[in-house]
Amino acid sequence: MSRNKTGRPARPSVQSDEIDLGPLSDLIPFNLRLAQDTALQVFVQNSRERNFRPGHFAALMIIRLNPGLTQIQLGRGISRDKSSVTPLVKGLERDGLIERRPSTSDRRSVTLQLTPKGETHLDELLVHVREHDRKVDELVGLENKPEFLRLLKKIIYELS
Amino acid sequence: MSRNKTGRPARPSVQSDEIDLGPLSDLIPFNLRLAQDTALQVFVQNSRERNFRPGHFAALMIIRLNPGLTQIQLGRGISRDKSSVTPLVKGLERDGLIERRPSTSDRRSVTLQLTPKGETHLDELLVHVREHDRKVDELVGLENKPEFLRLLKKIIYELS
DNA sequence: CAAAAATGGTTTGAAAGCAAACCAATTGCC
DNA sequence: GGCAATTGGTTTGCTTTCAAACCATTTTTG
Repeated sequence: MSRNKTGRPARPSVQSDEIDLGPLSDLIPFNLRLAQDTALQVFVQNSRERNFRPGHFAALMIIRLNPGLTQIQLGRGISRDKSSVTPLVKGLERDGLIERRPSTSDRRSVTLQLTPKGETHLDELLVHVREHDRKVDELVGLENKPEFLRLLKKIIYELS
Repeated sequence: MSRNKTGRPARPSVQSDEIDLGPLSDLIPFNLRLAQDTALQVFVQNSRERNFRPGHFAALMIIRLNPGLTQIQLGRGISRDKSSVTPLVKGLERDGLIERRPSTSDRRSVTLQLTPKGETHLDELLVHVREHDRKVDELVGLENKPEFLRLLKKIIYELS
């Protein structure tokens, strides 16, 4: 039966498959994690056959938009630590999607740009991403999206 | 300078610290990831001194609410694979926070319950979690929270 | 009822991440 | 100009996670 070591009302032990989430189900951080998990999961699932790697899209996109940027700047763009950027860009370079050239103005740093192969790969990725994105957008609803984004961004930029 | 949000004709290479995110900044999945990252990061940061581990809270909470549940059920509750549950519960057991007993009705499975130490630890955690949660709630705003949660849950339960 | 399928749990291997330590180059400051 | 502090990048070590393979037990089914 229900161990009641602290003076708490008795609770039946679980034999059905019903799991009580209690207050968790109304906590924003908890639901944020689940939603992010789900979205990523679905994306990865659909990516499987086309062998896209999930982390690649944002990176390639930002490199396209900001050619010649450094790894540090890329890290800021995708919100990843510089030590995570190193293996990421090495992978992209190995796959022939980006080029890394030593900066002429600062010998410590490296500049990044897409190769032609990277450009076409990103274009393919974009088709796929837009498809996935459309699904999420539909679920949220066009009329709710701006407010939803506003609140996400509020968390991103103002929580600290 | 080159905050060129719509139809950018020329894209100068980056030398300032301005990084153009282009369409990324309005993609729900991208912002979902950032928001989840931020929230987790802030929580972990504040947890540091009190040596709470981020994954512990939800697990302990669910075990309290569903004493005697199995690892599979716990996994469903926190939305983690069973192979992630194994090291998690071993850690909790090692720390003396939960007890694992072989199920009497099914010799394959294990039942989980909090120890008295686990109960008090969870109570302490709860204080901390509620504090963090209040911050997020304030940011989102009481009037927006139900709708925000509704959309998160829609993504969680209906995206597939 | 026996064989096949499904289920609970562990192990192993791989992928992402962060943090901290480190090196080389650059910038700031007296 | 020279020394200290900062910055860009890499490496290493740790944590969290999933997937797949596997074992033992339980359930299903022919």
